[in-house]
Amino acid sequence: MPQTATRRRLISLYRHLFQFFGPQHWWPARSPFEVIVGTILTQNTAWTNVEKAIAALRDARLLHPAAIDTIPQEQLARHIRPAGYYNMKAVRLKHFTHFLLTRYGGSVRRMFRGKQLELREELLGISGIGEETADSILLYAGNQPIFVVDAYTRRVLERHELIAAKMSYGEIQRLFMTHLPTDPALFNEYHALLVAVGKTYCRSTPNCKDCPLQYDLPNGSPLLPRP
DNA sequence: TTCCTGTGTA
DNA sequence: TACACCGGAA
Repeated sequence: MPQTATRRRLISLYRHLFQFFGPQHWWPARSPFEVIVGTILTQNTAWTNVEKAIAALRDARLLHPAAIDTIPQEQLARHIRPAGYYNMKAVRLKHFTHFLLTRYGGSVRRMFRGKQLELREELLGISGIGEETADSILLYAGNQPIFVVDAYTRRVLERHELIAAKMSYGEIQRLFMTHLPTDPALFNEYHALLVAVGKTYCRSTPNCKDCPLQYDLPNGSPLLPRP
């Protein structure tokens, strides 16, 4: 692990976020399978809406692979309606569930038994699971040490000039993973904290006033209300 | 780049 | 009324 200025800044950001927000307790769910359902439902969707959809699935006793595999797509879509993109997401849930049943006999535990990189490739092969969702599944359902990059991560790091706008998902992920210790609990908390600061402060229109990361801004001054 | 879509908030 | 929301496919 290189002892660079980048590393010190990444750790400094983490410390300030944790001091300010405290532990985020991600991922809120009752089972690893429910985590995976959540990762698909929350694609480009506010978590409050996902909670409603998951509650609906629980009430309908659909929070296990066999049930989602069996129920007609249109009915599944109706249950997850509050999460938005419900037709697409019903198909995606069925794609993952079918994969889990045929490849691992419906067992999430068995799915996580193999090598991380091989499972990641398998997940990316499922239509509806991209890099962020695959890594969220590995980290938050499987407790595997892989860093999740999302829109908030990009925005915060870009505004703090730790990454360039054009950097790919993998490049940003490597930035974290080469400079931080390989620790799933750290990766878990760090990503959750980036989401927390992104929601309240590092919004589309920046709200640097009272942001816990103000000290680290380029030129040491708040960003103008224009991104 | 555009489409997919309901919901909460400014 | 507008806008963003713990993205991915084509």
